[in-house]
Amino acid sequence: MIDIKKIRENIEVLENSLKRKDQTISLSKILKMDKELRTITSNLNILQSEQNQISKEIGKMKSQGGVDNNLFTSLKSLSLNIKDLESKSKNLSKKLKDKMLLIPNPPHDSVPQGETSEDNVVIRRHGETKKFDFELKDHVQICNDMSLVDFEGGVKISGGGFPLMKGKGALLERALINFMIDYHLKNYDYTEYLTPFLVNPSSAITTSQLPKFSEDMYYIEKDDLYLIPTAEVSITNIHRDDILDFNELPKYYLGYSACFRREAGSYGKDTRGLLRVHQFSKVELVKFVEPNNSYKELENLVVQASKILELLELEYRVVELCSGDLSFAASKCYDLEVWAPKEGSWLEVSSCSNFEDFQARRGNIRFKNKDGKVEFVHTLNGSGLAIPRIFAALLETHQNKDGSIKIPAALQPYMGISKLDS
RNA sequence: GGAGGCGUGGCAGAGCGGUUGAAUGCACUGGUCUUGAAAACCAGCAAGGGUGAAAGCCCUUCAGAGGUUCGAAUCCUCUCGCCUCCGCCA
Repeated sequence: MIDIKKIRENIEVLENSLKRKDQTISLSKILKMDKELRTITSNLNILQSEQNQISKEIGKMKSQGGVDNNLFTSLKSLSLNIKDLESKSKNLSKKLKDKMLLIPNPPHDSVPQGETSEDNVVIRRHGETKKFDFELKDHVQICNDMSLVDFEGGVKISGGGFPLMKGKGALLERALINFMIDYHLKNYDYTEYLTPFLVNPSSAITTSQLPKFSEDMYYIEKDDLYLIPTAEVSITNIHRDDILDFNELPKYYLGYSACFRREAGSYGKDTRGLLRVHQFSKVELVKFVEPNNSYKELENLVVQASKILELLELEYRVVELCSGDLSFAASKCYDLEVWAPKEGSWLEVSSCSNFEDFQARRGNIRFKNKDGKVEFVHTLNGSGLAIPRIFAALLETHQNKDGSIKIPAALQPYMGISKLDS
């Protein structure tokens, strides 16, 4: 959520900034509602003050003897006025909040101007494009040939987009998860969590899946719970409504989860094999930091996440998202994309974002600074990383002429083997 | 799922329908004392909103949402959470 004070102070600057992300944004209605609400509130406060004062007097009078009963009849109308204004104020402030929840986070000034992913900027590229002297198989063929994934089985059990991992395939998935978690735990100061996969609406509001993107999530109506599309949701909400102390910051959290996405409306492209699925595994990195440090922390996050790709000996690039491609909640975001040689395309395997205080405001996540003042923290997160696309890129990149797959050295302790044979 | 109990400030724990944002203790911060520390003593110590240059002043908040009342932490209803007992179950 953006700060309503910023709208009051300089609506134009903010609006222009927001338009870099979404042309259709307008704040004038919000400003008007805010003004109206403040008028109501200040009138209400005057009446409440009057009522409080008289109530105190009555208390005194009662303890000293009698109270004139006529006083109560005249107070009745004051009381009714207050109730009327209270309900007006409540209604309006709810409407205002609902509107505020639909306003995205403005992009940081450093974010390149652009409208679509075409305008994103490649920041760096790691690894030489590998040359192959044989006909490559794509990851689907490899999975089928080696019985790593039973796609039809998944369809039978659940439907399309729910891959059934089998044998060495299941092992590889597990190995990747453990390798990633262990790497981040060993090399950085993360605390591991294993969170609930179902969350309540308040949690989904904090991280901005709600109210705007409810269609993207699986929803359990009976219990009013949502399946998480990423562990970001549950991990970020660990500190909802908390006031942390400045010396507790930064907090670095990490967690594996299954991620559930309805992917409504994204039929067609990318649907083959493991590239776009309804359920997948992911290790997520989340940071709670002091505002001054958040952009430095973002750069670190990108480095941390990309180290995994280097250890898996995969070619990748870092892409800075342009203003128009930035997600609703992010101020700035880098994507990591891994090269899949047979697919012939870059697969997004991580988004590393700084949300500044946007999520913190929605979830009321604050800290007490050195001067004892309460401020909102900045939150960041990045995938570290999404498993199925890594799985696919790994199979395609490390395939040998004889059909076997090399297991990168870093992963071998988790697999117990140095290559996959058919 | 059934029966009962309970939800108050960072924690513990009082609280009569009326001068209670809330006793008291602990923790925390500052001061006095001390060579230093501890102890002791003194003082301060919730968040949000409005207004103001600031000091301040006003309002809201005692799990959450409604209700009764001139007035609710206190009474009523519902929801959520925790605890105990019973049932079911990985």
